[in-house]
Amino acid sequence: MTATSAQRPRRQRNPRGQGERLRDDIIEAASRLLEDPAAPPLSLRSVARAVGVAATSVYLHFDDVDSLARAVAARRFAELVRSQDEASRHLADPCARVHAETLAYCQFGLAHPGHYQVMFSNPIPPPDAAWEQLPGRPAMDRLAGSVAACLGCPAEDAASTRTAILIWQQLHGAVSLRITRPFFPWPPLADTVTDAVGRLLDGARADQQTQAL
Amino acid sequence: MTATSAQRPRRQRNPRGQGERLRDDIIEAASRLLEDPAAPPLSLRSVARAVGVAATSVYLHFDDVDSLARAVAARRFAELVRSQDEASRHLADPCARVHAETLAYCQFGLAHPGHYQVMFSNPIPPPDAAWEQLPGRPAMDRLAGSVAACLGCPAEDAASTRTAILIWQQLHGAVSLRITRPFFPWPPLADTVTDAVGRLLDGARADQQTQAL
DNA sequence: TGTACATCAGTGAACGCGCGTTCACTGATGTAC
DNA sequence: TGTACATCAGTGAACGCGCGTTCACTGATGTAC
Repeated sequence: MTATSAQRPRRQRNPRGQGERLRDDIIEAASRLLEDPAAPPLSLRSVARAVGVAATSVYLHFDDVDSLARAVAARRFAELVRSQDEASRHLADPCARVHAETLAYCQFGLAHPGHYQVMFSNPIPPPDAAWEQLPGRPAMDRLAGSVAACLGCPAEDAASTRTAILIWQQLHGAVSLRITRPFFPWPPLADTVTDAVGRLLDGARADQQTQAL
Repeated sequence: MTATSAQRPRRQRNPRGQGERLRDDIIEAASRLLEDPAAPPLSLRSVARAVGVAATSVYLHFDDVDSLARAVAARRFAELVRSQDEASRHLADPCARVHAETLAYCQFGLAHPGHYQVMFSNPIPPPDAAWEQLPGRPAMDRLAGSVAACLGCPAEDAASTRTAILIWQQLHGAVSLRITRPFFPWPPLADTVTDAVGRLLDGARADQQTQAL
């Protein structure tokens, strides 16, 4: 036996031209570290350790820990949209789609509470970013489109966008309160979502009838 | 002139029997440091510096930084309840009271975004705490009572409690999304709150009618 | 076919900093006798 | 009225730790000539 020189699992160097694979590994390692909502704040060194790489190697792909967190958030937002697609793919009725997608949203958030917090935590948007370029925008647009279809409005309709915002607020509140108040006697998730979304859609329909008179 | 020995603003020692006043000063200093939602995480040393006291003195009143944060949250929850009281004190109609109180909730949250985040951040509940002893419980009970009055239900009514939960989720989502997504083109706050709360209450009324048949 | 050079994909030691935590100490003010 | 002692409300130096960041370096693989 030689001396115990193999202290930590050492990653082996990528072949030439494959340097970008480390970037991927770093994002996935950071993602794993952020899974636990009570985890200590992400650090460059902790993620480097998790990847099995020198601390300085993280700099080859990320300026700082915030831009890494942003990359994690972007990836998880894409996953959220995919899981919403999957939940409603087989449904034809546009309002049934809204219900399926909103439930999928909440289930995703509660299945990945740490990631959900990163997706909606504060320093994520760089100070000069407009909303348009933020991760999460596609998810919001998607919700707005589904709501418009359910209400029979054009996609950019102001009233249906407003309802989509109310629904988004509802979903976000439901998810983040359940994450941070796990001891509260919450009613079953699916019931609450169906009920709340139903009431918010009904309100929009009532407004439509009033307008039509 | 003597040497510049007065480096930092030095607090003067409390008189005998008044030691608890330091506890108060620490909470208020921590509160000030937490006002900014983008502030770095609270540390014992930073709060000691802000008070003008040795780092070790914080230990005289708090076990660690989390229990200090919990004390800040408790104080701000009390303030939130007071501001809701004030908003509805002059109103007789129970549903007008719900609208005034929910708006006051959101205005409080947006006026104190850093504190709002502390009030609803994760490590606040000690692991063994039941919901009953948590700060924020009185605020929720208060909302449930107002909603019950508006719907003409007894205070512990299941349907009105459920509606109160939906409203709480809505308010929390509205506040925390506006804090973390300041660039989104949000509609005016008061409109949104009135609209959303109105729709959620209408849904409860519709359920009541269905039940009554 | 050789060989000098460039590039890629990282490494490893070192730095200064702020942090939580420990420990023994201080100095003013009460209180018992 | 004195004085020894206890208590209160803190202080200050020291520690070891993990962190972000810098800097020069390494060693394998490709490429020009």
